Amino acid sequence: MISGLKTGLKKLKEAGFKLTPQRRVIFEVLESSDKHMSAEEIHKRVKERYPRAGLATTYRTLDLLKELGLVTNINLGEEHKHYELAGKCHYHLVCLRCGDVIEFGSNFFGKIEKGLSKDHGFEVTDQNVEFHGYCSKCRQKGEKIDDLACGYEG
Amino acid sequence: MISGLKTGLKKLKEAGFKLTPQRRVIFEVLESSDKHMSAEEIHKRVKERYPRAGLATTYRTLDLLKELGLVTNINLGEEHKHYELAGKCHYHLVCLRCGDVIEFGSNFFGKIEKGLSKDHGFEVTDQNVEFHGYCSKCRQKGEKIDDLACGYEG
DNA sequence: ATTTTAAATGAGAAGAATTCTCAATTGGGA
DNA sequence: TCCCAATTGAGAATTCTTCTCATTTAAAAT
Repeated sequence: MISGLKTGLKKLKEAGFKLTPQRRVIFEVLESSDKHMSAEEIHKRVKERYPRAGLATTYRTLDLLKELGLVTNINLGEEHKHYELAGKCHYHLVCLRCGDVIEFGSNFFGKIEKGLSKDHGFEVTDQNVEFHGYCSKCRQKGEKIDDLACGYEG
Repeated sequence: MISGLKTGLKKLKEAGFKLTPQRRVIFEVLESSDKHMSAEEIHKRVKERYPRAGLATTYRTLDLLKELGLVTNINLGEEHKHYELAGKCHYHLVCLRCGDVIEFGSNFFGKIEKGLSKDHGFEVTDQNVEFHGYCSKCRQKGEKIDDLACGYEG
């Protein structure tokens, strides 16, 4: 994980931003959940801890945290933007039929990341990997699983 | 690429949907562009070829094509949903500061895909891989590029 | 070719999500 | 403690997406 509470807030401050209670709480909410949440969901939880928090602040803070690389947002399936702490390195299987999202871990990507740094001068802070397709429940019998989209050989 | 015009429309038809001019045109528009577009951009181009097309139809068709696995949507950076033909196997570097998206190719993923089929019974039709971080222009001097988020070894 | 019928469409209203505005508040340096 | 730019809350405004429903149409049946 890229940042615990202390590390994250420290980074905020180092970048010249104020440490407001709202920002603390939003960060805490993100930390306390192990799954991605919509802005609305995050705001709901923020208000439980800090009732006078405004929705706009949640949006503003999420944007700010995203720009600082502390938070990442993904957009799986039909739903709206979801946010989570950056650096969690989740990989998602998104079913196009039922919308189910299966998470899985992988350690294939470190090598690629380092290559990116070299080839493009790009500093990776987070990654979002989605495989779209059909889950076992939704797959129709007779569909060949070998019939994959990309011709890559790996 | 998963589907040329013929293949794609054939799949639509096989699934029991009608082959309307609108759907043809939307498919053509997606085919004729090599980059992902917002629904609004797609609709604009559709109307150039078929002026009385309605926006709702564009949305409906994009959803339909997505469910059929013919179109994929991604959400890079701040902007709204973008669509493109599925199976293009693009990989994106998204700069959190300037929003630039650098595309790159890779052939590391075929192996993973096949593993997914085996382990999860998941049939992959398309993939979206994003690495978030800072591009070479936006990286500040002194930032260590080795300080990557994930501890994976590859 | 004509008929038939459910699917698809266009137009604009409706609904959601996100951003903006601005007066009031506040964190944190001086 | 004082000060001031940064931040906030509230709700308006904007933008994106979906819905409604009367009309049109693809394509199967005749």
